[in-house]
Amino acid sequence: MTNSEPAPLRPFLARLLRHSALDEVEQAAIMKLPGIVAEVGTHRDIVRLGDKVKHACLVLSGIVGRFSQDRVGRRQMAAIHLRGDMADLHSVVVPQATSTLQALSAATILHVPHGEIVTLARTYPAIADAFWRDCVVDAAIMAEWLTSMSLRSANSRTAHLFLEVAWRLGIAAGERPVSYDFPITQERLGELLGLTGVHVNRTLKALRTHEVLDFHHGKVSIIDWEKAAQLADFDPAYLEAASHRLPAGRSRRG
Amino acid sequence: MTNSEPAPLRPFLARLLRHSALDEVEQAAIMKLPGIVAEVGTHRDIVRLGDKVKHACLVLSGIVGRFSQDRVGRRQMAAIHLRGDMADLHSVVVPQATSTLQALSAATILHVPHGEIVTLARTYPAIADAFWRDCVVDAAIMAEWLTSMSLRSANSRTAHLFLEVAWRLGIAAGERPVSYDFPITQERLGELLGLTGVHVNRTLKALRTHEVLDFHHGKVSIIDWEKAAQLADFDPAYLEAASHRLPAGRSRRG
DNA sequence: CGGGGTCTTGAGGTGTTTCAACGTCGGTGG
DNA sequence: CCACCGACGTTGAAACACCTCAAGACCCCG
Repeated sequence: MTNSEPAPLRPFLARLLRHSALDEVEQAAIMKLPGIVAEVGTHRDIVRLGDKVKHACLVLSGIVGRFSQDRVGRRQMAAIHLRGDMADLHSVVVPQATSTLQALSAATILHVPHGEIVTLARTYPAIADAFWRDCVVDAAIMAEWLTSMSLRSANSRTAHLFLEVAWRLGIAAGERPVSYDFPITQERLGELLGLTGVHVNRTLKALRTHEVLDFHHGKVSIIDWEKAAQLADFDPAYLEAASHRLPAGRSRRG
Repeated sequence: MTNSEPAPLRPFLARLLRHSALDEVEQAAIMKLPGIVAEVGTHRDIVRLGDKVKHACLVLSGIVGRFSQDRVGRRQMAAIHLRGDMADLHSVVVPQATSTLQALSAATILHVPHGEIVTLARTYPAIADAFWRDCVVDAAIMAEWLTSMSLRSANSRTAHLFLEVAWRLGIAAGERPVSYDFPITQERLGELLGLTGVHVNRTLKALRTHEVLDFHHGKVSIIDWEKAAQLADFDPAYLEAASHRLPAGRSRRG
């Protein structure tokens, strides 16, 4: 079965186009990428640490996390992938997984063969650049997380995560109040934020009390974007630096 | 001036060859990369946040750090680059810097024009892959740092850093005691580790007392590699996953 | 011989963890 | 239809790792 959905690659192409200029031929080539669709249940591993994979995983729906684990079993997520993200595009050049990929909610995955991706990159240099750039953008996000971990408090860090996800989902700016589905437990939020489940709970309560944002029943509502952005010291520059259509001088939000 | 040193690109090529197979023609092409050599003093910025750069920075000597900063001025390093590392190879595809690059010690930098790098990548697909792979390896290191920040204690984290650097310098395994130059202040070590300078001091004292390792006058000595590796939960798999000459089934150290 | 940067040590404060108990909700079987 | 159960959420109290502030020692360089 190659592509049961109508146009599963559309969101992936959209993501690429956010940072890379591709002409119509190149876009058409991306849209023709074949793959196998798989439904993955919550908390199911998609790729395990050390696996040698032959496919990259495109997230069609749901939330996918990449994490590592220590001896005791405590986990820390290094990345989160949403609809349209190729969660392990990097596996094309490093097939042996250095971390585990897991579905944080029920998810739909399109497994795209490395061979097809390589062929595309070889044929169209602009696509090769786009893939490379995609990995670099993910790295920039991870660098921001690293900063977050050490420099921001639990409250600030939590707000920052929710703002980042809102931004990446494309539902930021302008229209308020912003809200979106984020079906994940507090325990797992803790693994994203480097906090215990218990403290995540206290943190969410504080953010709700101060009318910054609200997280309930797998739904995030950003009550006051300005207040949240200030608390989180959120500057989307790291998400937008690769934007090729960016109108030049733009950084701190107004 | 193009290349005053005898063979400044040799260590960079060596780094690429650790993870990518390149034939003689490709290797020769890398060695011919032109660039401008610059001496950079301690604590001098090489690239500033937001800069649009046209060159990538190859570290010929010294230590270079990539960091971000919050409003208060506290800093967190997201990466460290040693001799042979192209510190911002990613700038080829994302020229606008999302973090600052600074010399942590006196350093020598070779500025390589993006144009030359792109030409090479376009001409030799294997080189394009190698560059992409290089960025992915750096990302894997950053992911490990992220894990370190949240899962490991100050002692463990510090040991982990010194082991990683030893490994990356290629002076690991077998011969003990291992020692190498690492000319950096405790304050700046704190920015690498996400600790205050004061606590770095206490941490180093503890590690010295327990005869794990020693850091004095810009020199690291790993007194007991096994003990250090155990304390740090250090597994070099994340550094070796991309190794194309790896003898297959290898992960946890014995 | 003074001075600035770095290292060292102490005492007290704070954010987060740990442990533990209890509440709530949705599902499942009697 | 109610009793039960497990997963998840909520709250409290105490412990702990690390931070902050502060003072003094060391040491190289001018």
